Amino acid sequence: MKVNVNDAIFIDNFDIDMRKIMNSGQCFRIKEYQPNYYSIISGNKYVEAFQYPNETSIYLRCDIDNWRGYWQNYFDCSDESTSIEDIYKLAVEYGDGYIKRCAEKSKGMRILRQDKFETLISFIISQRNNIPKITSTIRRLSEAYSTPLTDKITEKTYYPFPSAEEILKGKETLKSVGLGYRIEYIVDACEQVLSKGIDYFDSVDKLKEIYGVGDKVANCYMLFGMHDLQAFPIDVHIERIITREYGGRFSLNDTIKPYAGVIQQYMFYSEKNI
DNA sequence: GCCCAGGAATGTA
DNA sequence: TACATTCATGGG
Repeated sequence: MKVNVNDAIFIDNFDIDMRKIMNSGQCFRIKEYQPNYYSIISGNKYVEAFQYPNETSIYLRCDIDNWRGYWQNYFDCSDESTSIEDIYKLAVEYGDGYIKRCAEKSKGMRILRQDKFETLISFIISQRNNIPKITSTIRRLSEAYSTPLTDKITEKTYYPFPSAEEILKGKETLKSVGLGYRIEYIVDACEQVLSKGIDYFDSVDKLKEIYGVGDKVANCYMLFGMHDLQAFPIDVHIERIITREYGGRFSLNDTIKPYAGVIQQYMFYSEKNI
């Protein structure tokens, strides 16, 4: 189960591949800072992980309280719902040939339960953008607008994702972050989150009340922020797959339809990683 | 200089 | 509903 190894927790009863998750496009603040060593910033939290190649287990440098209080949920390792291990088997068994291949290539992928506000802003930034630039823009935004913290275990200083208040407080200088035309989208998102509360935004329709949030960003939020596994974000890559593999018409059978979002991640990861 | 990037808003018919 | 245009920025 979970064993303390010095200052790390050993997590070995879940199927998890840090490198695939890092390269899955669902998150933008996981970094492999040296081979097999990963730093992870999520919201205002920081943790480091180690994973031997070709292992399904990881070492996570945090205490049991931080595991139970945050990272267990972040990695979706609480067993209160259908597990990704079960969904993986369903995809391989009940998916068509293409989905089966995507799933097998993506074994170890998990749908993270990410900080909601960070997810919202990150995917607003993602529109008509590329992943390296999304990553650097989020880093610049964090460095300019949040107060740095120091992780107790690793003693590393990091910049949390800024709050809506922090962003609005300095909105005049947002131009220097390189957000481009998305500045007004982000300002509106911050203002609406402050006035309505982040938990107001629990559906695609409510999310689309935010200026600059459409179907794709809303579905990313539902999948990666709300962990709504039936959300199915359609971007240019998924669109290309639907055209190429399915002749323009795509649907899932009733067995795996509730987990369309997981299938989407399998497809997206496979498409972008050979 | 040109082209593209995990889209969305706006205008037109 | 369907389609075209435009939007700011940085990297190749």
